[in-house]
Amino acid sequence: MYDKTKLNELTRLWKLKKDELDKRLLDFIEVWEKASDRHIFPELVFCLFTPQSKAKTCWAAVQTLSKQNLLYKGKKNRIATMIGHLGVRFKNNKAGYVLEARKLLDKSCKNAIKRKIESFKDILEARQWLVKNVKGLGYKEASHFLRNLGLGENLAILDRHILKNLKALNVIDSTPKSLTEQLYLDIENKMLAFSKKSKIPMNHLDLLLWYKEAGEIFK
DNA sequence: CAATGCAGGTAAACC
DNA sequence: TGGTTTACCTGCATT
Repeated sequence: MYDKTKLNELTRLWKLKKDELDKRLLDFIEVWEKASDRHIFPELVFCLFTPQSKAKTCWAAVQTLSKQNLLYKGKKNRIATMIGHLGVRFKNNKAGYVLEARKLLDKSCKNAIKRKIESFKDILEARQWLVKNVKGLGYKEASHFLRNLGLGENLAILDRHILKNLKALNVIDSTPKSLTEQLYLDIENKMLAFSKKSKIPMNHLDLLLWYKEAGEIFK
């Protein structure tokens, strides 16, 4: 089954960091509680930016766009140039995703994105909808987005670091080169089982494993 | 100094 | 049809 030594190690680290993780997760929940689409949209754009780019760079880019009033109004080329200059990779594709994502903001309906997310019977269906309807969001980033809204209790954010750690813990047999939808869901279920067994909640697990890799807790 | 690794992947093309 | 490969793209740290 699971690697016992590594599990003990992880549990020890968790107990050490538990309060800090809870604090961070409260920040996420606060976003959702207070959320209007004005708060949610920047989080969405952040998740559109992060693939293969540095999280901090991406958040700085979102804030810059916001300050310069480009988040909702900027033209594609302007956004691409800006985020590229700030160090976000695949600037042209990602600028395109921002323009596409704006269409989710329905001006005739207040908080259209929030309402949409709330309209599903569970979070998995909400994620499914995001993956199918938001260009640039796959399972990984859709989960990341929902977690950053405080809705990630039952979601796995399967990036290379998490996968590497799941392999080391023997939660999965091998680290896949790429994730199909089915494989993502399979591994997510294995991680859920591990979370239950280890008694470390899913949202804590993600932050904890990430902390282990990066040495700090960001988003 | 050149080469390599790394950054919280995804869409689209390919066979 | 579905699994696999490739384009997207670049600055900065490390070897």
